[in-house]
Amino acid sequence: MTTQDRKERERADRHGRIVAAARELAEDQGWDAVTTRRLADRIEYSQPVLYGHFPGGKDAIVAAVAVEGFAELATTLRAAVTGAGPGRRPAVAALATTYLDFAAQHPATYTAMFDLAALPFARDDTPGPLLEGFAVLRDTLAPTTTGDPGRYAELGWATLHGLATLARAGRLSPDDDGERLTLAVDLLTPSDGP
Amino acid sequence: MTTQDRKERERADRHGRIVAAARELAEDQGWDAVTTRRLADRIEYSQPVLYGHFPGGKDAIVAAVAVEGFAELATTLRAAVTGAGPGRRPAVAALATTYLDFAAQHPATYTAMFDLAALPFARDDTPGPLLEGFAVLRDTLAPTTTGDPGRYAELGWATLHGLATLARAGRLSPDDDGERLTLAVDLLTPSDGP
DNA sequence: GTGTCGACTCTAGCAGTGCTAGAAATTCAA
DNA sequence: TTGAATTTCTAGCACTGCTAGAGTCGACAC
Repeated sequence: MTTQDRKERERADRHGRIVAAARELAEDQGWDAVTTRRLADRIEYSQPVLYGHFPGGKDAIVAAVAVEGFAELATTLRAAVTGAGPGRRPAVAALATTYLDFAAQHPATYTAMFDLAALPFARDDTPGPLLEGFAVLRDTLAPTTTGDPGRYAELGWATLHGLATLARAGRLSPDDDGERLTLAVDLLTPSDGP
Repeated sequence: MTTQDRKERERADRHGRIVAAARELAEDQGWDAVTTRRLADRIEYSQPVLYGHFPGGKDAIVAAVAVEGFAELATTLRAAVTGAGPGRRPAVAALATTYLDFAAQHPATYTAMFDLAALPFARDDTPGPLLEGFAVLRDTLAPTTTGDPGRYAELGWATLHGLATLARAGRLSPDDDGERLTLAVDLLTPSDGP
């Protein structure tokens, strides 16, 4: 146990607290309310300390929130699909339900993941949680008997993403969620359909 | 022809030039580059003049760009569907192609329409172009033999919106556009499918 | 042509924002 | 304890959206 160890531990702790503060503040009051000064106040340091942890500035903090969101989403999706009943349709239904629930329960995090953070995608430097999340989508959505699994996963993802974002913006009729989800699952599992 | 007439004409002209300047600047350099000072420079007035036209400030300017975008989208979609071959599938294919083309050709306008502007939706004060656009979606996407047309339109819309936004963010594989679109149309027209 | 008044535009300034430089404070090892 | 290294802070910059009130302009009456 050296002084250096403690310092690194404290530094990592503070790093995590910045990300957590950003995420909480965004979920509570929206991303417009997340300013470097408010974050600094929340962790009880002065504002320039943030840049020691995130040299990219505020954008880097938002990206960290997004990566954290992707990690949680991947874990949650994997658990849901694993716990679904046998066969493809229950897995797709569980995936869709869980995805939309995640977006609805964490609107600001979802916004960071898809609208605010400039994260590399499908590249060598793509963060692991993004790869993991897409892998769950591909494994679950791709039919075993037809075409390109990646393409199928992309289309399924687009459908879920579209549903999540339009619902968040209040642009879908609110009383129809269950039936619309059922219809979506029907369309995404045509060989198992009604 | 009175002095008042000319003034109203000039005022309307300036109103339109503000919206056009915002839209051009956003498409050229992104919405972060659209500031009230830059807009004012572009129309050759001082900055507070903007507030005489748009008392809501910058947000109201963005909303005006969005409403303009919805009007164009509705017109373009209606023309595409009207010009499609007979039957549902060609109409859905034309709709999908046109929708995604619009989003790809006008990324900043599309962002204003769906991410930035707080426009009322499905309410008495919903601007006409939004209603018109959704009507084209519903008329085209709703099958004539099954369930709730509104629900079907919403799901189709979500699919297209998801494809548009994920493509814009570079999150779909770029070489697969045509085949992914074909797959999307297949899924949205199951009774006409391949 | 001159003067007045109302409408319109402008300058100036405010609070707030992200970020940086260098001073000040703290920590740590000898 | 001292001095050096590290860390945190204060102060300030350019920029942003917005507002108040001064300044300018145009229209109209005389």
